[in-house]
This record gives sequence, structure tokens and C-alpha cells, in this order.
Amino acid sequence: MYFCGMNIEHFLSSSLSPIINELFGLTTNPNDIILQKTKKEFEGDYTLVTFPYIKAAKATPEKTGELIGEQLLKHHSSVTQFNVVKGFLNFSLSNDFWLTEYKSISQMSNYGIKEANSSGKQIMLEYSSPNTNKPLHLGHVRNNLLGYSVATIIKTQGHEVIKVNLVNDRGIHICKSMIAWKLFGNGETPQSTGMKGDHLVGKYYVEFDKAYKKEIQTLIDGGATKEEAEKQAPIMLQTQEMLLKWEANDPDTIDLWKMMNGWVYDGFGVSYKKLGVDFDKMYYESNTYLLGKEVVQEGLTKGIFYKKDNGSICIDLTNEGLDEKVVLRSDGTSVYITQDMGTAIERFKEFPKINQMIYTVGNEQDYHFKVLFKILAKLGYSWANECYHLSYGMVELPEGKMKSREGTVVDADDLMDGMVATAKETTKELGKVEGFTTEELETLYQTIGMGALKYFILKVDPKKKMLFDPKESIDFNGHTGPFIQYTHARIKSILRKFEGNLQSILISDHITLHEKEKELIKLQYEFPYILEESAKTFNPAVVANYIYELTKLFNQFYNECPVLKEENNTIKEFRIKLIDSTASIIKNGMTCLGIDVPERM
RNA sequence: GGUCCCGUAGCUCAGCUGGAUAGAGCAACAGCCUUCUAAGCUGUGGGCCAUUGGUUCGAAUCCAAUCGGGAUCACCA
Repeated sequence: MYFCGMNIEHFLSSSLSPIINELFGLTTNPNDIILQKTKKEFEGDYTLVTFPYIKAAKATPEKTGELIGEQLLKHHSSVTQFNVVKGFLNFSLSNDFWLTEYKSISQMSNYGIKEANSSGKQIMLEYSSPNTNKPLHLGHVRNNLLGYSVATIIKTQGHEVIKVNLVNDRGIHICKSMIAWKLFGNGETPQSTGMKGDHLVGKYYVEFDKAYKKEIQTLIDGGATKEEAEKQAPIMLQTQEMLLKWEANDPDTIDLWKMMNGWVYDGFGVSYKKLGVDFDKMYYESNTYLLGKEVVQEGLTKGIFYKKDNGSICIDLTNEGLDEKVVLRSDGTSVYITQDMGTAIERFKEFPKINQMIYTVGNEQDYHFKVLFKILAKLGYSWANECYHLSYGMVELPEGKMKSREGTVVDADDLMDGMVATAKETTKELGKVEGFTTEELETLYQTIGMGALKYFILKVDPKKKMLFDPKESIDFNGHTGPFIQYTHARIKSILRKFEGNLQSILISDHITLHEKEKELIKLQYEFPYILEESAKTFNPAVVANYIYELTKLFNQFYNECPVLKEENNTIKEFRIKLIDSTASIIKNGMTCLGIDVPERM
């Protein structure tokens, strides 16, 4: 049940409230009156549920509906008829009403999208945040697509968005890849192996794990307990030593670190480009991991934190329904949340104008962010309330959760390449691409393959975990990206064949709308409210599902109403306009999802 | 065990700020290409909306309990 657009809703509600008040002696105001779109099985455009008024009316729901309906009909020329079924008052708006509405829609360029303006907010949105020890996998894909899409959707509301990426480029896990490469790498480089840099480094992350496990087994066979073995394995000791060297700025270690991270960044760059995502600013944990310590001191003097006997510094959140949380280790070093506190404070200093900070991070960290925001609020940062954890569900495989070390991951590059390859195959099979240059074809395969993948992921509510079965490849028919892209191409094909001048078409006042035309107008009318809703809830699936509905409706229209073959020129020109604005909403909606739509396919 | 999230068609998902007979896609079956792109359209079958109670004129939707699944509760990140 959607709010039916603001203008119409407001217009109707404000017409209805005096009627209801006068009839039944109530004092409702227009905002209290809830209208809904009339269900398909019934005659009418909008529906008012009369149950709330039957007491005051001292009448049956049917009678109440009749009374309101009669008044509405009498006072409003746009309302042409009504009917009452049980407690539901359905009324219809006139042909002219919809036609007039459509005229104003068709005159707007980028209907529903607000330009950045001075009243808009400045919002920082963090997403992606990869580790530099392994390539991206399907989970990262969801994060990246979601973050990028939400940023784009927020921009349509006239806000400025600063997209940031906080790269986890240091720590023990990075050292693992480094040690393994040093021990077993024989000087391999992306150049010498032809491997993508992130994959090469990832290979050594796996190598580390193999060697580590082998050493543990040897130690256990020699009589050690599992716990002892895990601590004493030489490769682990070497890794810990390397981390200390890194923190001490040992030149050789830093050089190795820079070299291998460089490989990873080259690899990520390629993946990001394929994904079509970008960032306005990069943050690196190697620069931020020491932040937050002073704040801990500050909190200590304010009495928000306290020192335990063992020297660690904590905060007690048990009154808030949370636990006690360590914010500084007894050896004085930071924990995860210390950095996050410091980084947040730093960002608000660096960008004093930001009104909101959004973190795109998986729902496994729900608790962490609850604690983080609570601590920031306690420290007295008023903007703590404007921090938001854009939490999304895990992507699960049929066998369960993905685990990097166990090799049960779907690699992002493999996945994307596979989708593009399937797109190529399917396109060739259908054979509709005569006259494309080789370059255009490559772009098209890319567009379709990535469109399928992106739509597949973004059409589901981010909050929910989603299942991905690699064996059942992503579909190109039905509720999919390619279906929407195809429809767009179809419209564009008609527009290319139209011989008149699209810009100069004036919509006649004397058109009797076909049922499907009216439905198309009604649905187009909703687009701005869909964007609003989607931005407000940080949910691209709202846009995705809307665009699908619009597309499906267009295809029904396409099957019932000829455009170019329509003999009545007035109607033909109107239809040209109608499909043109449909195409542009499809395009703009898909852009919100980071999906391109081709002119031909 | 505490806290949080989730259970809708065989499968993947909409609908959830309470409203009419719970919707799509995939899969299955049956139709539609001398007509603007069939990656399309039309139709058929498929549901105790996990269960039980409660609130309400009205519950898939709100509340509680139960069952089932997941996450989290580190001086890891």
C-alpha cells in the first residue's frame, strides 16, 4: 500500500477532510486521511476505507461511503464516479485529470530527480572497505553495489554525498600473505605470473594457511596440545615478528608491504572499474589505526571510561542493555573500536559540514556499531545521532556461509567474467546485433552481464540475507536486469524510427486514454515518491522493484497499443511522448542501481 | 545462556507505518512472431503467510509465547 503521490494525495485529502468533517462533525485534518490505490479487481483510481468514520457517521460502512462519495462527486469536477464495496469507497478521476497530470510529467527533464541545492545535506557514506590480503568475493560485491547505489539514490534527493573507502591495509592478516610470499613466492610478481595482483596476494594468504596447518599438525604429532601448537608454529611466530617490524617502521618490511599492497590496489582498481563503483576519498587504516587514543584519555578524565586493575580501559554499557567494552588494551594499544572512534571524530573535523555518516557494513557487525555510536554519544558528540549503520545481510551459498580460508567463496572477478560471458553467449544466440562494431559488442556484453548481476543483488531488501546458487546461473528472463534493459532498448528502437520531432510534440487535450496508458501515467507519477522512499530507507530494492513494475506494464502496453502504426496522429504523438518518458524513468531508475541501459540489444 | 535479525507457492523474492479474493519471476503445462525487437505477451495449476494465543469491526502486517534458522556477546578486525 503506497502513498499515492503527494499532489494527488494532498489534493484529495484536502478535499475529503472538509467533507468528512462537515458530514460527521469531526475535526480530521488532511494528513489523517489515508488513501490507497484501488485494487485492480475494482473499478476506480483511489480508495478510502470508511471504517474509521462509521462511529461518527452512525451509519453502516456502505452508507458512510455513499455519503462521502456523493459529496465528493458534487464538489469535485475531477472525480467522475464512485462505488462502494463493503467499507471501501472507490472513486475514479477523470480522463482529463490524468492527461493534465501527464503533461506536467512529460515536460520535466529528469522527472523525480532533484538537483543538488543549498538546502540539501552533505552526507558521508562509507562502503567497500576491503582487506588487502585477498581478492574481493560475492559478499564484497553486495557491499559495493549497495553502497554505490544508496549514494546515488541519496543524491537524487538533492543531497551531496561523499563516498569514502576505508581500506584495511595493515595487521596480522596482511603479514600472513607477506610471510608466505617471502617463504614460498620465489619472487613471483603479477607481471611474471600474469595474475591479477589481488589474486596473487590472495594465493599466498591461502599458502600461509596451508603451511600453518601443516606445522600445527607436526607439533601435535610431536606431543604438543592443539593450543600450544597454534601458538608455537614457526610461521605464526615469524608473522607476529613481522607485524612488530612493520609497526617499528622497518624499511625492508615496509617496502615489501608497499609492494604487495600495490599489487592488490592494481587488482582492486580493475574490479572496481568492472563493478562501476568509485570513491571520493580513500582512507587507509595504516594512517588511522593510531587515532582514538587521545579520545580515550579524554573520556577517562571525564569519567566515561575507567581503568581496570589490569590496566585496560573500559566503558560500562550495561545500563544501556549492552556489555562492558574494552577501548584500550592493557599494553596501551588500540582495539578495533578505538580506531573507529578516532576515525569518526577525525572525519567530522575534516568535513565540518557533514550532517550524516553512513557505514555500509554487514549485519554481523550490528553490535559493534551500536556500541560505537553509544560511546560517541556519551563522549558528547552531538553528531553521534546522525551516524547510521547501513547493515546488510550475508550472501549465503547453498552449502552455507562463505569462508575464504576454506575456499567456499565465489570470487568477484570470476563471477563478473562469467556473467559477461553468458551475456555474450545469449546475445549471439539471439542474433539481433547486426551492425555493431566489435567494441560496441564488448560494451554491450559488459552492460548486460553486469546488469544481470547487479539487478539480481539489488532487487532484494538489503537487510535480508540472500541466497546465491552458483550452479543455477543468474537468469536473463523475467524479473531481471536484462529484461529491463531489453525493454529500454525496445522503446529506443521505436523512438529511432519515429520520423517526427519528439521535442516539438504538444500533447492534445482531447485524448481518451487507453487503460494501459492511464496505468502508465499513474505509475510514472509515483516515481519521485519511490525515490524518496528508497532514499529514506536506504533501500535500492524499492527502486528496483518499481522499475520492474513499470517495465512490465510497458510491455503490456506494447502488446496492446501500437505506437508507430497508430493511424490517429494525435494518439501516435501522445504515445511517442509516453514511451519516451517511460524510457527515461527506466534509465534514471537503473542509474540509481548503477546499471546501464543500452540503446539497442 | 543474554541480545539482535529472519521463517510468505517446489525455488528466488515482493507485500509488513493494520484494510477487499496474499502478488511477481523461475520451474511445469497450454496458447501468441507475414504487425513497432518473442531477452516479450496471454492463460492454467501451485499458499493453514512456521505454530499457538492476544489486540481490533478487520492481522501475512501490531503484541506475547513456542518451534525452526542465522548473527553476535574478544585485550581479532
